[in-house]
Amino acid sequence: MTGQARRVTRHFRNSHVESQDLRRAGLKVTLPRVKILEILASASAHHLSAEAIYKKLLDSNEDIGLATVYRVLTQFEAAGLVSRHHFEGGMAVFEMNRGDHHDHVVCVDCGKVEEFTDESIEKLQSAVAERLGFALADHALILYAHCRRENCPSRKTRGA
Amino acid sequence: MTGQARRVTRHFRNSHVESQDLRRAGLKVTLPRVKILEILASASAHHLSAEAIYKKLLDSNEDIGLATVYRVLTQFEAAGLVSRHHFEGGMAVFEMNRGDHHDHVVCVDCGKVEEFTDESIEKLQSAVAERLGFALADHALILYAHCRRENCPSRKTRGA
DNA sequence: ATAAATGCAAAGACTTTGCAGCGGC
DNA sequence: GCCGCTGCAAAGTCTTTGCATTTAT
Repeated sequence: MTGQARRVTRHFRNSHVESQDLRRAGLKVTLPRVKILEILASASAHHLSAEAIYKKLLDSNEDIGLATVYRVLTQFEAAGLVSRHHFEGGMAVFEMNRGDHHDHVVCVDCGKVEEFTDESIEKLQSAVAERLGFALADHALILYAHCRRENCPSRKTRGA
Repeated sequence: MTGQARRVTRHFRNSHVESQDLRRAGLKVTLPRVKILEILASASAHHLSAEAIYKKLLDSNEDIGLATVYRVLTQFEAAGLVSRHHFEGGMAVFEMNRGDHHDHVVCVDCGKVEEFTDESIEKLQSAVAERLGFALADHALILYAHCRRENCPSRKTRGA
């Protein structure tokens, strides 16, 4: 409730960058949109569900409804700002579009997602599509695997 | 509407084979299960949604509920008889497990799905996983493309 | 000031579950 | 005849939509 305008400068700069993204997308610069964009841009986990974003907003004491989160994410997707993935499981997750293409490895034990790119695989995909008489438009490659790491044990059912 | 019991022999043989599949899976051989298995085994499109299977059952004048379709499909999945995919779009589709692994090309214009395999890609996937410190368990590769064919035009929004 | 964006709650799409009756073994 | 399976309908998730109010420009 206090601390209204501290560190105005930095806050302003961040907002400014994101505001431009929104303007470019033809979207009015509103608090919910800026906040959601910030969350997506700074999330440690690159992939967030609508619910997860909603919770983060609540944590920040933002009074933004879940419906708005979905609406905004859909708009962002249409604007090309974010991508929506379904992986296996029915629940959609969203991630910022940073221009760089990449595929995903999902740990079947802890659900952690990592990203990667492999030029050779990319090329082979185009080749396969050609061979089958298709013109490749896009693709989704998800590797399901066990990540053998300390910070990613099977005990943790769902890491945040 | 006519032609009730023609080619009994073949029909019998098919049923028999499928019954064994069910028994092996530890499932009682019931009409709904056999019917659903038949539909999955003989579908021209390899991938069917629960709804699609349900409609086919209705077409065959079988009085089987949608709930049962879902239940049976879930059991089949648990038994390893079928696989469930989500592709992009949230609606699950099911396909028979024929032992052979393959990946998918989905036409973004008409939704038609084709299958393929590519040894080189498979190998590269394992290599990538290794490199990242993962033990590859499974994967999903979906190519989204435009199929330039007469029988697959963009006009048909949803082919059955 | 005005048109667009939001919040709430209600509806929607897909899937699962509870319970009484039917059916395979 | 027994236990499991089915159908129906109701409940559950995740997501979208309608409408009055709020907000950015």
